[in-house]
Amino acid sequence: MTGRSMPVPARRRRRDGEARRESELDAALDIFSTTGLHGASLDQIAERAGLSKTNLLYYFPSKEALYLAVLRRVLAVWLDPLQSLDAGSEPAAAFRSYVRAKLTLSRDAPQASRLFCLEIVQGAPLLRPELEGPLRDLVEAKAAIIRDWSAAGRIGPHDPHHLIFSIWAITQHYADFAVQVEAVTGRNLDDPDFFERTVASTQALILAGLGLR
Amino acid sequence: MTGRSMPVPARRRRRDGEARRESELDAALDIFSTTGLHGASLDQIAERAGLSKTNLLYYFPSKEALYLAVLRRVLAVWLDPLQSLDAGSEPAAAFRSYVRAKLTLSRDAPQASRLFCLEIVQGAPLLRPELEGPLRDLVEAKAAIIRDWSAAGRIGPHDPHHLIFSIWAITQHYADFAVQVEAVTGRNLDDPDFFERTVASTQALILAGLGLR
DNA sequence: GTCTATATCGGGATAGAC
DNA sequence: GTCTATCCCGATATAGAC
Repeated sequence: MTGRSMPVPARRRRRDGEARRESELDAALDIFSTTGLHGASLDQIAERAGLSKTNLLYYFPSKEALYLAVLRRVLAVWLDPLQSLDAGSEPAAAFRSYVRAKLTLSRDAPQASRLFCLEIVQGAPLLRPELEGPLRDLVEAKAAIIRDWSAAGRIGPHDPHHLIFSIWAITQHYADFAVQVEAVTGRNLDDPDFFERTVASTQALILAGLGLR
Repeated sequence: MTGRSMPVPARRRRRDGEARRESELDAALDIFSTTGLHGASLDQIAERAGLSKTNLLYYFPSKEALYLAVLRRVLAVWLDPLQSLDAGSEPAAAFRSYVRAKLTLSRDAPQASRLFCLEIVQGAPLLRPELEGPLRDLVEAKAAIIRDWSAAGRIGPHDPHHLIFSIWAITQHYADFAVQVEAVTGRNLDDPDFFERTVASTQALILAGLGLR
């Protein structure tokens, strides 16, 4: 028992623990998003994270718990941009920046988008409560703002739900269906020129649909 | 060895065989589309198809072969509506009917849409050749038509690829993300009223984007 | 063609030493 | 906290009787 075997200060330990946990979640996101929950093995994830399977199960009680932890982290990031649709904004500018923010996420965090997509397509067995609670509430709040803009004549009439779905669908398509986009166009969002064209094209479509410009 | 044990006429046998195969593929589509390739078990599929697992493996050499057979059948149906974008049509009418056809498919064959989505999101390990071949060619042909319409001033300027992607993304969203749509709106495409509103909303968005009406 | 039985294997999870 | 060894179950696939 020497001084060197004594525990390090608590704050340092916690910071290390959080960094470790983050890197494990990153590895799990990598694997889960390309093979799904059932297609992925703990061995793969552990290898990518640089530890043993047993060790991974020391930090997470089960495979499903790990999956769920990844999923929750994804959802938080994924909904964030919608916050920027603010009642005080100019509608055209607000939609333009929302479209850009979502496409930026599709470019920079495509795996998060894909994992979310996989979960929803399979019926959201684990995420359904989050959809019917927080997500629904957030969408309703933003739909109210859009409805107000419409009532005030600042944008043309358009069902807020369908409008939001359309923006989600288009922007996430470039992450979720990236291989198809690449098969057809030979390009993806990592190409700066293609990215800017995609942003401009989507903004134009949405704004035209709202009767703006 | 009585006459009754003799083989039935070949045509009858083949028709029965095709019906049996179809019902097996239907069952497989059901299961694969809700759990993915790895999440599905042959037992589940066999049970839904009304035969034993052993028997199923008598007709299909392996699980993956069954999966691939389902996938190919899906792709054919899925691309079909795009054929209707014909150079001889009136652009506005052509897009309107294409949007309706795609949303009808999302309503009537949501599982096909979801299976296709699952495969693409995971990188299309089995379907990539089809994407880079037939699908790419079909899209290019239709993009040329759209480009001609644009050059002739019959529709506003819009990148054909992005336009097609947007239509795909929006229309398939209502099948692939149905649980999310339901969580937010409490409705789905099986509701006739909701279906018609979705069609109208999507048509309006696309046509506005093209500068039509 | 359909059944029962079984070989075989991958992978999630646990035990226990260190 | 990390390792080795192992248990155990579900699932694909095959063998062989009928």
